[in-house]
Amino acid sequence: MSATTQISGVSTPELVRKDGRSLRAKAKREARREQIVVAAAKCFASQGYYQTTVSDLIDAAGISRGTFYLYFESKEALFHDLLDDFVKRLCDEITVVDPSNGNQARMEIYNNITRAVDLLFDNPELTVMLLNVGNGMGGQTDQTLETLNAYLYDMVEGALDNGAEWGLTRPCNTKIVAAAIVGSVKEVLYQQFVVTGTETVDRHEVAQALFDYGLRGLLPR
Amino acid sequence: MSATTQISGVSTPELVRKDGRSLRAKAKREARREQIVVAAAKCFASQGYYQTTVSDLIDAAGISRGTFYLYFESKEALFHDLLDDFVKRLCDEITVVDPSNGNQARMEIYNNITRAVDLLFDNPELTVMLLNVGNGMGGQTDQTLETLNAYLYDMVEGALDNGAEWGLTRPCNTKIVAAAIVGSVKEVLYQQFVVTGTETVDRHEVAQALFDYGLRGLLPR
Amino acid sequence: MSATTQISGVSTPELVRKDGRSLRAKAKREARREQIVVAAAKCFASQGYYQTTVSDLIDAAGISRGTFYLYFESKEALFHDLLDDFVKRLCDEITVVDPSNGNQARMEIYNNITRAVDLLFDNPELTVMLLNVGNGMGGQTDQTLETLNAYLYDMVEGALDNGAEWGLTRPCNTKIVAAAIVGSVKEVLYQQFVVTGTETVDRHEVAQALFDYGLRGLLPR
Amino acid sequence: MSATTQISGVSTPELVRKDGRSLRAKAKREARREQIVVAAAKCFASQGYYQTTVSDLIDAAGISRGTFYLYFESKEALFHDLLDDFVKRLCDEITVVDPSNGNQARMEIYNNITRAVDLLFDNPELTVMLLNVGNGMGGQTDQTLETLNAYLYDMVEGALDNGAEWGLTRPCNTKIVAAAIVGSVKEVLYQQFVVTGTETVDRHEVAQALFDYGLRGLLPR
DNA sequence: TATGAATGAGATTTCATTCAT
DNA sequence: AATGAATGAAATCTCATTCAT
Repeated sequence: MSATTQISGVSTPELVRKDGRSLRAKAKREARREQIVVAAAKCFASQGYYQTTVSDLIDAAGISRGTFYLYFESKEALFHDLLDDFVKRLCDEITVVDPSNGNQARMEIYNNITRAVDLLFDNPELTVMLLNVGNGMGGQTDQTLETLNAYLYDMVEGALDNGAEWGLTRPCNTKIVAAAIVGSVKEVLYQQFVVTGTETVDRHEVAQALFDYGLRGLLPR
Repeated sequence: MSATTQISGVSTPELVRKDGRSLRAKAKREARREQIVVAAAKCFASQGYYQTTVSDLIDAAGISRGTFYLYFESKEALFHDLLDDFVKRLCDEITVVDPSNGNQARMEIYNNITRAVDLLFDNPELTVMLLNVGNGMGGQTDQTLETLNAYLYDMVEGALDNGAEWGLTRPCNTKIVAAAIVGSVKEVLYQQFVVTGTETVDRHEVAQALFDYGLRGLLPR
Repeated sequence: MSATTQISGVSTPELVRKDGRSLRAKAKREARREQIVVAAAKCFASQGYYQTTVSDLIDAAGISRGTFYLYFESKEALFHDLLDDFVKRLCDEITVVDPSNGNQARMEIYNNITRAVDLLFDNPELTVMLLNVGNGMGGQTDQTLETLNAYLYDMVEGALDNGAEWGLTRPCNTKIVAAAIVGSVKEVLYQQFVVTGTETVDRHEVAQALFDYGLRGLLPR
Repeated sequence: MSATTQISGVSTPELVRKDGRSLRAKAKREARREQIVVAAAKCFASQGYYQTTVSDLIDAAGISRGTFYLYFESKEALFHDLLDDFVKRLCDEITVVDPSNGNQARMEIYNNITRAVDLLFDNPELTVMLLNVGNGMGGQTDQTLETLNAYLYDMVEGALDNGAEWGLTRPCNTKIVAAAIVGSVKEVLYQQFVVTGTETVDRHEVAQALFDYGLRGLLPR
């Protein structure tokens, strides 16, 4: 079995075998975890956290009760893992915008929106989960959401402040307008994913509309 | 009990007594109901639907378990009642805008926003409840929210269509922009009520900022 | 209803009624609790703590699962309550012995043994429970047992010290002999209750034998 | 088993090799078993039977789950093996006392106590296990304990009967006094091992104190 | 022989709802 | 109308044992 991996004459078959084994085991374990995680995202997205029981999760993943607890400490821990990971990935897509050059800044904002929208459209279940989590989940989940919110608001408020300073945007109540911007994005995505159903509208159109509305408002010309 | 204290002889004493009784009983019943409803709103707002137990509700209302079920069919029914009533009142504050006159239309939109914001600021617990309800509550609650959403979107989409037709607003993807508008409002209010805490910002400032951002976007001048 | 209890003209019917009700309710609640406690003692005595499930307890008490948790926080809490109460009653039966008068001291020791043996014979299930609890139950139970042990050893060691000082007993390694005395009592009772079965031997004979063996050992005359 | 394969004195090298292998294998297997058994004794002694999980056992022994069941049929079987073996060794140390010569009898009793105390002090974990097993373990374990108890009581009761007959001890209720003696020993050891911690008191002092108390009781002179 | 992932029966606990008083 | 004890279905979690590799 491990003979094929042996190249030099002097070898430590056991170690090689062990390594091979543990590598394969690790991959298998990761695959199993992914299987659970994917099934769980579907459940949480369609039924919400509280209405999803561990029975639902194990049925969806096709595993036994015991196996579930082999991979996750609790239903809540799984939920948090799912959310935390996704929030991190989302934050990674959104970068600080340099306001010194107006056109470039606009482009960077547009790219931020596009990248975020892409990630969300690529992970509809996680997106729905994220949009549906309310406050009061308790524990670490509240903190994760707080992290995301803080990150988003920091970004947007920073951009607004800089934009006003450089004359790219009009001065405004930064807090409120930041909320308005974040809210636009959330609700538009929510409509797309939860109400209308995934991918009925082109994602580029969504990104463009958000960009336009935020920048130009509703006024003609 | 105190019926024996009624002395005057207009109408047969029994009927009067009964009427008086049932009237007072009705008022008492209504007061009791209100007592429960007010306490429940606080609970639901602070803990969410699922984490609020019937024990929480009766403790907060200062009534017994049995009494609770004398006034409401179930925990869910109470929640739905609360929400349904509030949604109806909210819808009542938002009226169709006549687009034939630009300035008047703008004023009517502003008034719509102001009246809605007033109602929400006057009922912070209900507002939080409303903003926190996710989908998948099942039963009539989903329908109530659907009703509210449909109403809001009808209003906003109608206004956008009309506005574009009369040249008051630029043409745009109505569905998406409607969602953006609704989302702005929701998130701004959410920040006010859930995150920041009630009434740290003047409600007029909120209404004005929403109005400005929606209409003029972020562009200078 | 409460009219029959009204004697004087000025009365507070509601309060009287409430008092009567709550008194009856309290009694009923206490009866229920006792019902559970008695059944539980039987279960724990015959099967031990770990092999007794909550299902066993509610079957034995003839109550529903929910009712059980209405009266006790957990299986462990019930066990602890049972033990703690019994240990307190047992400690109450054993009093300090005055060594100044030899004959009186002997009588007091005998009375201590008799009272303790009486309590134990009157509560065979609790006695078996007590004799069977091992260490490592965790939490408060360990502490309760520690309390009992400390109390017993204090009593016995004190008596030994005083006895030696007043010439009533021979000097000895107090710690070890105290353990020997406590152990005699425990094992004799264990044989009576667990192995032989309750009440095959007269309780007075047990008390007398313990007294004699402890005092005179095995030597003739 | 291997007897059937051995035919002539001079044997085929392969068979010899096989023998060597199986011998080494047997030794290895025995070593493995010992490794598990030693670790298990520590676990059971410190946490008790029910609170020791198979996970604890394999962690302590440094083996895998599967391997555990290669050596023992079940957790209970391991526990029983451990106890049964120890009980047999303990019984072997305690021999019948010849009462015909008073001084010699006393010496033999003292030697019995000393040998038993030695074995127990040399195996503190097993001693603690033994002292902590309650009844109701079910299956063979109850029987093992019953065997030990029967053996001990037979010995002690026999000695008491003989002692009384030959005038070495006073007549007494044999059953009860036997229990008192056994209990003294148990509790003194329990205090040494479980409460105080191993070996704080010299084992000879323990043996001597037990001997003295049993024989002479507490009376002075 | 050795491994450790997988299993599932069963234990504990919760909580919305009912019902006798 | 009001009460709150009682209910039991259903949820979460544990852990001894099996089995494919």
